[in-house]
Amino acid sequence: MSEGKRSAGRPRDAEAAGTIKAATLKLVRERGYEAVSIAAIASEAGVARQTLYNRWNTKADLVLDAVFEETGRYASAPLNDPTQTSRMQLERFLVQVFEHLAENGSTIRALIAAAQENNGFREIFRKHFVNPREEIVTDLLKRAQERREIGQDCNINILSSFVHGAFWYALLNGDTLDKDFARNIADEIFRSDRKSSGQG
Amino acid sequence: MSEGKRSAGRPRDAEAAGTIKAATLKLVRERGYEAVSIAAIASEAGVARQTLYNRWNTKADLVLDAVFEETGRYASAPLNDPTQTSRMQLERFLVQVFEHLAENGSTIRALIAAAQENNGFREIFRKHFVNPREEIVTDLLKRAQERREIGQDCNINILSSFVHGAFWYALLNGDTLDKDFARNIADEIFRSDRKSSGQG
DNA sequence: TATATTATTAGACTACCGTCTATTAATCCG
DNA sequence: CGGATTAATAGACGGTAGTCTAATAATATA
Repeated sequence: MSEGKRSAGRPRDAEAAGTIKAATLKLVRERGYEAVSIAAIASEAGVARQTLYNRWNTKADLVLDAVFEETGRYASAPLNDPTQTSRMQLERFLVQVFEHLAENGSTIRALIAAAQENNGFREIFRKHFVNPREEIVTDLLKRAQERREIGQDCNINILSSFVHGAFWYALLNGDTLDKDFARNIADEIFRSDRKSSGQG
Repeated sequence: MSEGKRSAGRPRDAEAAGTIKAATLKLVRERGYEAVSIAAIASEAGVARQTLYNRWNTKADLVLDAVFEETGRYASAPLNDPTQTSRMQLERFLVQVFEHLAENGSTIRALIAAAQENNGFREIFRKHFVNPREEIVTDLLKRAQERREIGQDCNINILSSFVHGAFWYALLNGDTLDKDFARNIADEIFRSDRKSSGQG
């Protein structure tokens, strides 16, 4: 269903999307989300503003597409390493996420803000950004449960929302997200006593 | 230092602040944060726009002041009830917060968004909204630790960020915040095994 | 009373978002 | 080739936030 027949009419400029995303990436990295206007991106890309709106609904949709195209890629591969304890896998995942955030944290904050102001974008953001990352942690916790590293009666979804919530909360409140924080989260999730109970 | 000497110049209209906050409260409740403009508030209050900006820096500051004047009041009193388990106190606190959120959740979400787009407001919001609420949970957990309801070696700050993070995360992602969620959070924080370890 | 000082008001101003329109360009199909 | 159709472009448009200015009003002080 991706290309199909190009029924009729002038076709879209095949290069425009790439050019626009490159311009977006460049400007957002240089100046930050808030300081970049749609007009500036269009100008940098050498297209009319409408060409942008033909492809993305809002600035937030465009930036999500341009800056986080690699969604889910950065964390999936190195994580499922059965030779490591789940606690260590979680800590390493969080360190990785926090390093990513040091570069893109302000953009992510802006997108979270945009998601609050725009219902359409909230769903897009959730589907393309939030859910994939949540799944990584949920899967990790499920494996941990299978390996008896946490109790069978633990509520995986709640623990997952503890993990994600903790760093959203820190991110949005301007706290520092460092290795200590990653270790403390992993410690508290995988307390030695957490694996002691029931068999589910 | 509150009134001091009114050195010179025309004094501020003593009633204006109240009138403006009342108008803000009314319109935000009726239409929601995004749909209310500063111009509409000024018009409703019967003052010029500048009179608003003489008192608050941004729409977010005004709304925080108007809608959440009672910050910290709604939850502090009934919470410290030593006849209840700490787990129960936490669950009741969360239920109370979630009920409050059912009414004001969308405004809070808008303010969290505004805090991402405005550094000045982020600090105000943190000081007047986030920190007082965080302290309630931190205090509750400290008392729980004194009463040996959780382990002496638990990291109170991390547990507190689990609790707050969990509902921020749910709130910002449009999840439902119900009694089950409150119970599940309290259950997972106060797992029976969490109190089993070290003496700090 | 006269002066300095501050508040209020109306309205101009810049900058932005997202929509819309009219014109021109590129393609398909008969 | 000649319509039909869709894209790209330039620019107008309405709505909003927050700043700024000029005129007027209210107060303290000399």
